[in-house]
Amino acid sequence: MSTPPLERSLEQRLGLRERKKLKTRRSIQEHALRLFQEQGYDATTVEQIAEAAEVSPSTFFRYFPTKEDTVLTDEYDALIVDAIRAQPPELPPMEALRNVMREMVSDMVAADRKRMLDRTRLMMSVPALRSRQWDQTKVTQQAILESLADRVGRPASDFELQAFAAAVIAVWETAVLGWVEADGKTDIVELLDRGVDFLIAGCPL
Amino acid sequence: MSTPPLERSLEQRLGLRERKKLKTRRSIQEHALRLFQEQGYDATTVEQIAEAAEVSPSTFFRYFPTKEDTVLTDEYDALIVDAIRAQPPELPPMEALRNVMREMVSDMVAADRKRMLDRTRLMMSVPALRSRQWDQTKVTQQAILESLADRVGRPASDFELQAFAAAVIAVWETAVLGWVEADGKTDIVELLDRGVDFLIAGCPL
DNA sequence: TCGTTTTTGATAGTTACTTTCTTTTCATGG
DNA sequence: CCATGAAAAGAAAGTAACTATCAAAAACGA
Repeated sequence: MSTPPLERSLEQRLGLRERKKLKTRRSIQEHALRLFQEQGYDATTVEQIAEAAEVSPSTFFRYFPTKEDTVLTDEYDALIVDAIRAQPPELPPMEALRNVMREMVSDMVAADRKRMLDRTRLMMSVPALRSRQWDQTKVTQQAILESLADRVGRPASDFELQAFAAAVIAVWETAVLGWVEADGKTDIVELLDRGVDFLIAGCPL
Repeated sequence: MSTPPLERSLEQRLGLRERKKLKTRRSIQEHALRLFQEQGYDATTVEQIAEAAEVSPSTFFRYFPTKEDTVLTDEYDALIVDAIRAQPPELPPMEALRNVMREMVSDMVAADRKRMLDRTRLMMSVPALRSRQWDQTKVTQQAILESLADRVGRPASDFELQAFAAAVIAVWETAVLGWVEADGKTDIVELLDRGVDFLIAGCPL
């Protein structure tokens, strides 16, 4: 009799089909980002990306609905929601959010520092990407708003709650922007902290 | 001898060419907005707009670089900068901004209430427009940042100053959104005031 | 290995924009 | 009032991002 292995790597258990899909997706994305760096976003056509990744243009659009989506990401929203839920309930909302943002940003920078810098710079310099990134940030803001509504027991339609979420996102954006403009040499966690403190203090200038 | 008129209307003194250009521009924009309302933004082609306005597609693109630009506007930034300059210097920055936002929003709503509601709704419901609108808002934020830097004598690179501008814009957006979602039935100036008060109070929840 | 399902590729649109060139329309000095 | 130069409009052809459809190929399950 054969003993099934207790644990197999995620990739293995996925089956050939799924593994190939992941590989194709990664390949397209990597080639896209490389080409964008080398020759610029606008100068790079989807056809070139497809050719570099050795797939047909049709396949490219199966994996990424638009060229922009090879650069953008929305994988963090779910993590943020979880992280907010995981904060001790007695913590005031602003402190809970401070912790969450610290966690997220530390993890992201630790995992992917250079890649994140490059990507953010690209997103900020290409108008089409920048615009869509702002829109994506609003999705994050909405996720935070809803988590917070749960937490404090107010409806998501509450104006002050909405202003809170908007202000926190504003500080987050400002910190990330500052970090990128300093080429990643500033401490982004410290910037975040200063931003939160600034809000708590009533935005004194 | 003939006495030249002391004052002529702006349109008249402009000359036939300029007058026609203004008229063409307005016509294109009006037909575009009407068609968007009637059949939706995506379902309306530039060709249709051009035909409705009785110009060639080439001419359409001479007046509006993109289809999106028929909906978007950037005419307010300069007004905001002026309004900030016009505020008494002894006023704290947040109060100066409060006044400016009040003025702007009252004027805009007074002049164009229904049109503004319709346009904002359109911008928020069409992803491509929404994204570009956020980007435009960032331009406004930058204008505010620079005016404020002047006013308080700090560099525009100052992090707290940036956070201030971002937070004020966040409140502005939140108020406008709330106003539109309530179909213009809420008092937008009151929303703005509540937002500013909320910031001053340190975002208490 | 065979039938089924999933993934891929090829092809032919559509539409937003660009470029270039020609034609029309306005302005102006004589 | 007209001839001449300049500005605006139109016409035509091209590019590139998508979309829809359908046939071929690869993986899966038995």
